[in-house]
Amino acid sequence: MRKGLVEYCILSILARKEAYASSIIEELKNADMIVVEGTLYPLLIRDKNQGLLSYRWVESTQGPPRKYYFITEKGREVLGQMDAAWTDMVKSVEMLKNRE
Amino acid sequence: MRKGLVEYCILSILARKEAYASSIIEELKNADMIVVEGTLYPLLIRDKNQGLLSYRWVESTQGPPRKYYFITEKGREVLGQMDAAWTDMVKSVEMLKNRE
DNA sequence: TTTTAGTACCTTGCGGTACAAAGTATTGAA
DNA sequence: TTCAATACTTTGTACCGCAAGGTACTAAAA
Repeated sequence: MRKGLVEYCILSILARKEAYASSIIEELKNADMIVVEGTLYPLLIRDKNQGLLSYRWVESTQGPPRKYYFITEKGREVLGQMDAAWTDMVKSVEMLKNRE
Repeated sequence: MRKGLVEYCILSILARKEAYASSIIEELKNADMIVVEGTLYPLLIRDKNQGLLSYRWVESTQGPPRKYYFITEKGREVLGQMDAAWTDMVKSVEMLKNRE
């Protein structure tokens, strides 16, 4: 029951502030949404190739440098559509559940 | 953004009253949720094999007989779990969206 | 200086869901 | 008996998310 949901959540997170993979996973975990690296990395790369995200390297005080991803203008547009789709979907399900 | 969602909706519909495939598709369409035959039939069969659904043949006044599916006790249990999972998921997404 | 531990990024293969498209079967009307 | 409408079924495909394993960089310990 999660198809496309992760991408929506990623864009939502990055719409607020830039972040690197591990920190995104951490934030998702805080919302009780478990996502693993093997899911996240390909997704970030795909969204970057589609122009929804971009990134910059940032040195870390401990460990290797980090890829900080941030959302693009195009990414915000797509996120807006996803917001609408999400709202519609929730509405549809509630409609089905509450139909008498 | 729909994985497992259709199954949840089917069980919700059949929890209220028995129905056959075409009528289920119609009801989903009324809730702005498009599902095609190629999705629905295998799903009904799968759920029947898992004991969540059962069916009976009903003669139709126009056209071939229909398989009327209805939910089983086990199906209601699973539906209850899906309700909980759905609520949790909506809560998680709202939490991510509204953080700050 | 070499090894080890920790952090971060990436790739490959798999399973499952939903879709598209084509096929089979039954009924009743032309 | 042929055609249209209805209903059920099957096959192949695409894509998402997961599991598992691999590469690379840094710093501290041996």
